[in-house]
Amino acid sequence: MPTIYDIAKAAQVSPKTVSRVINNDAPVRLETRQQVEQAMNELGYVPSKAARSMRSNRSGIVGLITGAVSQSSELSEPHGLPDLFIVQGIQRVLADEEITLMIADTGGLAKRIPTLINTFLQYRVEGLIYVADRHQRISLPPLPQGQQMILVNCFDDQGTPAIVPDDQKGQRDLVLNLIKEGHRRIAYLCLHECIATELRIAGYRKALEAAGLPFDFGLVQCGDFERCEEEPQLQWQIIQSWLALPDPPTVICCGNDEMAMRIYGVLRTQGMAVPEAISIAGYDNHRSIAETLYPALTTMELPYESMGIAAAQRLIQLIRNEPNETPTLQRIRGDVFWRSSVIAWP
Amino acid sequence: MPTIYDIAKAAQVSPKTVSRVINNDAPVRLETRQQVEQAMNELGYVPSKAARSMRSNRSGIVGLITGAVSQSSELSEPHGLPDLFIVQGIQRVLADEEITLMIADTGGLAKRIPTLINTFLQYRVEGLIYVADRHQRISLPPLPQGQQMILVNCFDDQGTPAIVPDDQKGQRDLVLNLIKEGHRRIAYLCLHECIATELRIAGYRKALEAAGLPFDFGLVQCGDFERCEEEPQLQWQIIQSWLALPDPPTVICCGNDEMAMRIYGVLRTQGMAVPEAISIAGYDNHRSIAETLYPALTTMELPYESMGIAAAQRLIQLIRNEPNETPTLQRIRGDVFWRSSVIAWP
DNA sequence: CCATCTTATGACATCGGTGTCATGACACCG
DNA sequence: CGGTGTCATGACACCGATGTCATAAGATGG
Repeated sequence: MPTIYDIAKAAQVSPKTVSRVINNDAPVRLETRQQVEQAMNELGYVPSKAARSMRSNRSGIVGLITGAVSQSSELSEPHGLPDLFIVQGIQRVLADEEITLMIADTGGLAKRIPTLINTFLQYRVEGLIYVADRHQRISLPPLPQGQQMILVNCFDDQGTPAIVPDDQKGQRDLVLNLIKEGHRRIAYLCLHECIATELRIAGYRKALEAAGLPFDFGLVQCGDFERCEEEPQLQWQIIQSWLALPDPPTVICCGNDEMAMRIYGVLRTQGMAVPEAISIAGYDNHRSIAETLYPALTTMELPYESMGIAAAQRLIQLIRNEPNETPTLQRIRGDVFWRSSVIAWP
Repeated sequence: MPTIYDIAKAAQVSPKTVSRVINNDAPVRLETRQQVEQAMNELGYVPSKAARSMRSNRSGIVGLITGAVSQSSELSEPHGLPDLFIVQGIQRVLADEEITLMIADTGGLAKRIPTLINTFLQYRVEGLIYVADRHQRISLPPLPQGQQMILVNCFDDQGTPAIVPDDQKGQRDLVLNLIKEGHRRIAYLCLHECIATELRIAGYRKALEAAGLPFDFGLVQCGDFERCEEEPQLQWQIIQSWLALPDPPTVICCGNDEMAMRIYGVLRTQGMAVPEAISIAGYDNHRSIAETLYPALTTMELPYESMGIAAAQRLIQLIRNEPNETPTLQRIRGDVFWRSSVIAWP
């Protein structure tokens, strides 16, 4: 691989002049420039990032740590939306800024994180991004002074800038939409206990409050039985108990789209049609589910791509030392995706 | 960030001795070593890959180009298995060899490939991997002399080493299994025309041949109507025509798991039970479909992870200049996953 | 006891670029 | 016409590691 010295010799100029042509950071005579460019083309010159970043102290690399790649294959926990969309959003923004993204995968093992961070530090990354597979509180090992970092889909209590989905407002918006369509009795079949569940239930309550509807404890149940054999029966029991109420729900909100898919199956087995017999709403806008189901699923978007974009933009601000007034914890809102699994209630 | 010079000063030795401690490539007196190690810990020393790779001419980086990250979000073509599993297999092998993987995403735009390759060349990657989103023939721009590269899920006609799924033997194995279970009339609802389809149909024929069963043109139909509104009806028409035959099929092989999922829906709508009324088999072992469907889907694995592993291993061989007798085009076989969507035929 | 070998360490050049400073050739201006 | 400023270019040091070679101290041996 040729170096600027080879180019300099071929173009009969000094290496520094070649550098000037490459970086266009000082005036070069047109003729000289052309000679240099010709030499570069003929020799197939490609600058060395290693040499460049050593002198300039700027690697042009951002490191990302995630369990996304491996998580998606793990049988144990295929819940929810693949956090890959976050990575995609990040990648898009960084590519525009000519920053190279290095992705490291924990393979689901948290203990690998320090090693991965160390590798990134060896490359002198200008920023680090940690992407969690679900909304959670985390704690990462301390970083060297001045090392920038952003958390995505998670947060810590060290005040590290974090980007999370706005689960509460999201669920509230979805339920408000259901209410607008005339629904008054709204059941909520939630996921197991976790931050998202807590926030979403809070959002569900806020929506009822805002609409002046009573909150009925009985209409909120955990429908997540960890994919055990009896899950369909257990879920059907819950639904049956709701239907037996004097004032049964007209729509079931599910903790996420995947659960909605399972509920579709349960209802179908029991001969109940969606949405004619009962409306169903999901959460996540997990497209391969929401759009593929028949009827297509009404759901609230988990704005993973927007979160990725926001994270990358914020990290760039930090790297460039630009002032910003964003709060440490930045909540990103998604949109309601209205499809045919919910019908208006007269 | 401290350098070896800082460490050297703190430990009162020469920079070279610090280097020796780090690389453990020459004898160092125990006491000296401890002084150096203590200094490194105190100052939080992290070696610089840039400096190191410049001197040693070995970057320790492998570059991977894929459309995986973006493809998976594209509405247009969510067919098939996410090629992410390939990346995962690669990542695993490389991590064990202490090689850092850099992933670049085309975002679905082939014209970005030269730029991405150029970026990788700037980092002086020791090898390149191109991962296609489906089994296909491709053509990439020429690389500098001596630059190693591996193609995965695709191949070219420049003789670049390539790893592809063995679609033919795969479909053959699956059909042979069906035959072993007593099925004699096996329908095949294939995908649109592509390399995989061609090979799989060939495998289907080979299996029939091997079992001495006749090949019936009428039992092979294209069931892929690009997810248009009328797809279910069109698919049902095909199935109906098969069922109307004097000797109807007892099992339908689908071009992939996704199509199998749609056929489940079609059959259910028509009141036909799987597998009692008819057995269904898929292809890909797209777990989130095959294991989630009820009944769980019998399918042939598309061995993406194995392909990734094979690709990484082969690339390492090339980088290390180890001799290998693997043919240019390396076909990887998968396993049959036998689940409850197929029952034995008396 | 001196030659030879091994062990432990340092001096110095080098990898491929870029930052700093110097310098020669002109152009401009009063 | 001499002083000043701009343009175009080159010489040289330096970023942070490692390879090569030199060297001093101690071990071995005939």
